[in-house]
Amino acid sequence: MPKRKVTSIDVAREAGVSQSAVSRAFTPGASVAEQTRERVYEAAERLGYRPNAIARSLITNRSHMIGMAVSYMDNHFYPELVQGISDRCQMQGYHVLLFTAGEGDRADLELQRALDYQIDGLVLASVSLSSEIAERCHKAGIPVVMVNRVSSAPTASKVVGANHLGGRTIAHFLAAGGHRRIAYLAGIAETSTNRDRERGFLDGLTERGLLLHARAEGNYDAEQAARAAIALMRGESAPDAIFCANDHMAIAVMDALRFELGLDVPEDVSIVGFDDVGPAQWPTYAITSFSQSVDAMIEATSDTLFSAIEAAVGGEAFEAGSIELPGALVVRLSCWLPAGVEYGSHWTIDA
Amino acid sequence: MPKRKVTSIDVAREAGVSQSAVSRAFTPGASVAEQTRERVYEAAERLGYRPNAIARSLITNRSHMIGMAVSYMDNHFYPELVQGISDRCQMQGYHVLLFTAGEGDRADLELQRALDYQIDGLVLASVSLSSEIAERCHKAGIPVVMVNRVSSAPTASKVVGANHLGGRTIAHFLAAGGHRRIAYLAGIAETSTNRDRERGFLDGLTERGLLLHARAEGNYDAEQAARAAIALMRGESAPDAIFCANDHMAIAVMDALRFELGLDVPEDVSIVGFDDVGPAQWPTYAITSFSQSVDAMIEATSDTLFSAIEAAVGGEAFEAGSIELPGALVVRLSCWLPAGVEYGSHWTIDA
DNA sequence: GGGCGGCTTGCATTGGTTTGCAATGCCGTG
DNA sequence: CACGGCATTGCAAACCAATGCAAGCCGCCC
Repeated sequence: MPKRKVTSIDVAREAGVSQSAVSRAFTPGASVAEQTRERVYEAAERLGYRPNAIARSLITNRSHMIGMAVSYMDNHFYPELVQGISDRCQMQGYHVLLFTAGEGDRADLELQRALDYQIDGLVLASVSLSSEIAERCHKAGIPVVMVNRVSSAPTASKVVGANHLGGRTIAHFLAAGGHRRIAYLAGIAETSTNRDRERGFLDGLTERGLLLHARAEGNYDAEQAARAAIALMRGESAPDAIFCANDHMAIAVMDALRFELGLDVPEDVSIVGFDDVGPAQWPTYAITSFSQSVDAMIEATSDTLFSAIEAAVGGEAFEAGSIELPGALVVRLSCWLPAGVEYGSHWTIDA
Repeated sequence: MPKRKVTSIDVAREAGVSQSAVSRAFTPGASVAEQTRERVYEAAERLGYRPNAIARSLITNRSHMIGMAVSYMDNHFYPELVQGISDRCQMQGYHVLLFTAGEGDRADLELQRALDYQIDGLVLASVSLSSEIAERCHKAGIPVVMVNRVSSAPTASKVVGANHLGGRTIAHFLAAGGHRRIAYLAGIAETSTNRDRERGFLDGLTERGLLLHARAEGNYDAEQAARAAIALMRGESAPDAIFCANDHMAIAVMDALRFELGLDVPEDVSIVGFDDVGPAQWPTYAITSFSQSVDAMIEATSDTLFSAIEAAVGGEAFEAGSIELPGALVVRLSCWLPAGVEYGSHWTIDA
């Protein structure tokens, strides 16, 4: 049952050529006569031969594997990202080796494992990078791209949405809509996404002469967000708008307010989210959300990654760049609209 | 910048031992004196050495990578599955190499690539397997587990939900609830999931002395499902219940009926789904759905896979088993309830 | 004191491929 | 006819770690 593997040597024998000829026949751009290549292909077909990618990697020093670490798949944003990156990789002949790392020590351990596999590049989707690992990657010449959530590792490239602008835009939008008691439902405190969105939001409020009315912590978790929002609305002075640091929480919040407190959105309170994920667009929710195009992120991430790999292969040092993608506030029905603004339109501060 | 990689030989030199000693120090269970192991570890630490998984795979014939092919991440069922399988794999020291294959030729091509990587096992999540690939895997001694959607490949193991029973249960449940004009919204016709659910459904209706009132095709696609449902409801004799072949479609249908036709669910029409994915449980939808536990599926799949790999390593032929996981109809508010049945309870035919 | 067994260790080979170098054959040109 | 140039091919040395085998060491017992 456990059949011996067919190797290039077997094919060489079958085709009556040398092993190197077989290798060359399977290497695009190598010097082989068309005729021999065909003979080799036929022999390979007969024997069921396929080149062994592992052996190939060993000698070429390129595994054609991209490590991708992702923390939580619950938030629909990540599956989209994973699929997109994987598709892009496959088009380029790369494949994604997946690391479902939580936070903290285990993540570090897993990332170390990723390096053991001689990956050609590493994508971190909202996974924070310990400086030790960053250093290791850099030393090993492995490009790292952090997407969405970033840390201060100087050797890693970064792709982020317009978090600060998004927060700021939302503040202006809510102010323009007539809200006066505006609350912020925070994500995980130490993440760059939360930090930037919150700062932008506060800056925006200040520009409009408003103060933050209340703040609660949702930690990017549906359950916690729901609890926190309920507490907010039951408090002394309920907010008239809640900006949730991402859609994942915004959805949970809307459900909780509607079904546990019997409130109407936006009549009783406006809800704004961030990310513009699929479910936020469903008519039931119709959440006004700052849209960061997942497609754009996928594209920027893979482009950065591939050009860094290109550079690394060429022996050059790659510049760890930083890309901030544009975004836009998509107006939907989850909040009071400023006069003249319509459902489905994009709203900007200058408008 | 492109630093030369540190190899076991470098470490050996640094620690004053032979290369084999280094290898053994990093191989659990190998014969090394505790003292040498420590010396090796220290030297490795100083040099930043980590064993090269690629080189290791080449000689051990085990890559510790599991290929996982998945078609569409839109349906929330799959991200959950991917994450679960990946977590399980990592616990066992395996890692998931991802293949985002669509249907058809490209999928075949990608699966071929998977084999090139010398994966130790292959998980197909709702990807149909061409008999040619199945044959190749079998010859190469690579265990294949098809999960959720299966095809008739005799050499592949299968893990499925109780699709027939689920369909049948739903038929009985709708009949018990007083529905008389019951429609079926089909998934992709040639899939095993659709086939079994539909057969079970028809069998159940027959047992209750009912005929299928209408049938439409949603192809497991949100947009198509919405269109089809609207057409159904606008038709001559609108159904009083629609069984959607999965929750992904059920959600799209509910949104379309509510927001495009202004209908109430369940007052105007009952909706039942299948899978019991996260969003189906959100109070806005509260879809009555036949629950197949993703966790159970993850567990069954990884257990099957790992024992097959175990067997393959031991040189034994592994039996391609077939597991059908139990499920239960979770009653929620998206349909008329039979007397005495409560929200949140599980309903079975014998009840 | 000799011999035997058990634990460590090093040597050398192995795994499947890529690739630099040299050899071959062929064609055209002077 | 000789020779340069080119395309094709084979040889053999990598790549890095695992492992069978034999050698070395030590301790113990008779």
